[in-house]
Amino acid sequence: MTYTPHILMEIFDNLHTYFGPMNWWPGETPFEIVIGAILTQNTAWSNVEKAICNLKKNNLLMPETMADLTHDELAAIIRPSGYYNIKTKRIKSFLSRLISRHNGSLDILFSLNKEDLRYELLTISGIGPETADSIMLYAAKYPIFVVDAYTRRFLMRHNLLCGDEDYYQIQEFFQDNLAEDVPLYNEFHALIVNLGKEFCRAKKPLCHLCPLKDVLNEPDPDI
DNA sequence: ATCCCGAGCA
DNA sequence: TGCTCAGGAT
Repeated sequence: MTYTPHILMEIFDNLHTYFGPMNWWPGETPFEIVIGAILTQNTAWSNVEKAICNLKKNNLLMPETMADLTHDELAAIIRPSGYYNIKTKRIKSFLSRLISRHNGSLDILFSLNKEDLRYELLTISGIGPETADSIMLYAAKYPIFVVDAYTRRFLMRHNLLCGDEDYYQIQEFFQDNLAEDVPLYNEFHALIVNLGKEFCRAKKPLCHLCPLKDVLNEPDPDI
């Protein structure tokens, strides 16, 4: 796939100008971000907030404390986030890995290098590519670009994908064409999510009103 | 391809 | 009432 130089930065600048700073996970603790990353899988953030609020009210945002809860106790507390039985298992599988192999310390877990941390996260049941990368970017502060369904959809519509690229090819597209910049990756992913919700929607997208309507990639001449 | 699930919104 | 949502496992 060919594309015009710096098109990603043009896209970013347009989105940032239109939406302003997204402020995702500002000033939250790394542990809260990890739990939030699991809770928000295929779930509206407003529902995750309720679950996080419950955890805070009960002073449960600590690895050992949360790990001591029974399945049913934890499930009841995170219930507003939906998928509560599955997410309880996922949180528990993360906690048991953190406690058994990293002394219950996120600082120790996050002291792994990029590749080792990614592998460590991906081998936890319930943490897939997007959740692993969200944790790496937003909690561990590694320059890792987070790819999701919104990202794929808007790249498709702007002729920046063929359609058969996998998660890591899309991630490399961003990382190879942008500076390694944690705040940039943080903001860019958040802006793409907003774009996907408000304009680049699955059904009846609002292309005529889109902040990216003038940023279009040329069709690939090789085909 | 199907299941997991509550909350908000048209 | 029906649909979607900061996905992943089976």
